[in-house]
Amino acid sequence: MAAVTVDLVLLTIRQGTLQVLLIRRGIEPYRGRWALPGGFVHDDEDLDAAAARELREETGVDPSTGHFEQLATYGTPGRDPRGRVVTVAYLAMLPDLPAPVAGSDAAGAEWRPVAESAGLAFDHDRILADGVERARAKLEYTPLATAFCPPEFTVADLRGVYETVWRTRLDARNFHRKVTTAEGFVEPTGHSVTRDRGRPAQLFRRGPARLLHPPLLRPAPAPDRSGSDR
Amino acid sequence: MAAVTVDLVLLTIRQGTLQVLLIRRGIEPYRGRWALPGGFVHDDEDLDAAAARELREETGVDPSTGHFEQLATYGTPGRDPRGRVVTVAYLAMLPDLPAPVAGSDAAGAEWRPVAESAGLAFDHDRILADGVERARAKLEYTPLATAFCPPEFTVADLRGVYETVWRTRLDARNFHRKVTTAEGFVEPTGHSVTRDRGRPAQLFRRGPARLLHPPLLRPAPAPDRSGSDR
DNA sequence: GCAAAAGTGTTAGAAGTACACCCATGT
DNA sequence: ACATGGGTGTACTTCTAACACTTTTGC
Repeated sequence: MAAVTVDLVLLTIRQGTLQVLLIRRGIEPYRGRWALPGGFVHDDEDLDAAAARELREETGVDPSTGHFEQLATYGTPGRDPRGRVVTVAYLAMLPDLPAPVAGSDAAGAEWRPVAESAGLAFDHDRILADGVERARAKLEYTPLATAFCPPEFTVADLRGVYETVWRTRLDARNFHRKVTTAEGFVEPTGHSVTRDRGRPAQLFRRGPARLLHPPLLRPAPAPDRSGSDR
Repeated sequence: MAAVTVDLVLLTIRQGTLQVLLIRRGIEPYRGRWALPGGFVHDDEDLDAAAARELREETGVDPSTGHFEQLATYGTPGRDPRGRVVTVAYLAMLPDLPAPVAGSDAAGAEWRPVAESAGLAFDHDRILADGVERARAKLEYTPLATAFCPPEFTVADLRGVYETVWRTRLDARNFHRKVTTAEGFVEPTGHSVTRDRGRPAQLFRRGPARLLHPPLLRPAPAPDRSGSDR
């Protein structure tokens, strides 16, 4: 027997950086440290439902707003000093929420840059790293980058998602062609916006495709020998 | 609180078909039905360790023989009529074991074709389907097809893995080129074998690469109104 | 006008596809 | 000799990478 919890890796892009929602712990263990939001799975509750409930409680958003999927499960004995706790981690990719974290019981919840998030409670560093790596990989062969965007977005917005998550620069012109010609990736809304300076950009919404064929490969990592799959 | 178990999706290729190791249940619930092997996680045991232990118990093989990874976790209330059971499923891709399932307490264990495995106990149909889909996807962008092969294998053996798992035909000549030129996928051993008729084939072993860059994409699924493109 | 961002055209090279053809073996 | 599977060569197409160039805005 073990306690079962769900932990959430909620990713978004704010101010040009990849950010994760963290909670500052008010109680022991790890009091005062940052941790991923999460909580116990109720007695008669499905795992997905528990994760979706936590998401609503922490951010006030519905899981359908962005993308939401099970990430992995962590149950090493001793990962929680209070006893045997198995946690099922979920990954969400969300747009930058216009409303502040609303109606949440997460008084201490805050979006924090992933790059500055080392030192989390429990084994949350590892869970966060796994979540970020999953998100990076999924941008390659799915159109999920749109999950980080509001309902209407420009090609430049979408490119910004790739550049931020992958920490790369992409050629704006080739990217534009790739995205607009890949069937089902994005659909023009007919509207356009001017941002700052420059020619107005067309607005797009998500298309129906769930896979990118062919994928949009990130630059090959340095000659690879140590795997990072799971 | 919930009981935590591990369930195994052990895949291999025998007689030209994708097969999965199943157990015939001797007790209620689902008595007499086929099920995935699995068991309880011990009190002071890591999830991965529990899965590896089950693998050894069921097949006598070490996890390092093939490929072994966490698949997903299933915890819908009512999935086990005896009470709340959360199961962490693992996926293994194994070579056709030359020795019969040895030293196992799995008297009723049997390799069965995946295609004829509908009607499993609990939610194991779904877990099996998820495992097969994961294996299919991983063949695209990792060199894990070699996990289905013995330590030394021919290019034709490897092609057989892809054809069996994907249920496609691949062009033998282009496949040969792709595999032998992809860096780190396979390494020649210097040996060769004659199988049946025809010119002897070179033998290869696994290379060090963990990822295929660029991937080996399976033929795009048929034009499917609801999903992918192309 | 000038800077800046959006978007199109063009070209060279890399990779995928199709298939002709030669190689080495068992029968 | 000939069937069979192993392996190479080659033309053709598609995708990617690099970058010149035009369009449309704010200042």
